[in-house]
Amino acid sequence: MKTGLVELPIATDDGVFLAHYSEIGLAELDFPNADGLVTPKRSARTVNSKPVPLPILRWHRLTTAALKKVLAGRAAQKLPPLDWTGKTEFQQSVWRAMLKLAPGKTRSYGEIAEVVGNPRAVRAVGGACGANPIPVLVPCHRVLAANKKIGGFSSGLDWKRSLLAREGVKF
DNA sequence: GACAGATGAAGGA
DNA sequence: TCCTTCATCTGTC
Repeated sequence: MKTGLVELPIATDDGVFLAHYSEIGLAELDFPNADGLVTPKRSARTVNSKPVPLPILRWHRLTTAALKKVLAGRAAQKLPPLDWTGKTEFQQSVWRAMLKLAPGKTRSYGEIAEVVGNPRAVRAVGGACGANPIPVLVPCHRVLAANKKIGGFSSGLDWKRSLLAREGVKF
């Protein structure tokens, strides 16, 4: 049983991100748009009027630190628990595989498909990347198409290019 | 059950 | 090279 989400903003040099937490962990991360404002992908119930539970405050500190590290092109040392309830086993496998990618390291959709044990499910990997609710921390930007082509990115290719450039990736 | 998709590989110009 | 076509697999409606 999942209760409402708690939304907490994360101010960075790139704008204000919005983290959504459930009682399980970090459930979603929204990117700022070109104006530095958050553009939520879906509506979430805000309970900011209530006191934020202590565990969520701890997770938020971890999320903030991790996000700033990744935006600086470095590895997120410690992540809060991630809430992937309601997601399929296949999607979770794809995201776990992406979590193992170090900054500056990239894989193709085909290589990720191999890691999850289904080398021909390359298109499905693309679909799972697009369904990733926690971009940046789950580094779907490190997954490129074959031949180092940029591929796609749900939050905008500009973000993908920018994040990869910070990690020193050439494509 | 049909369709779409952030792919990849092969073949032709 | 570049473009087109097709095979493949999964998620969503």
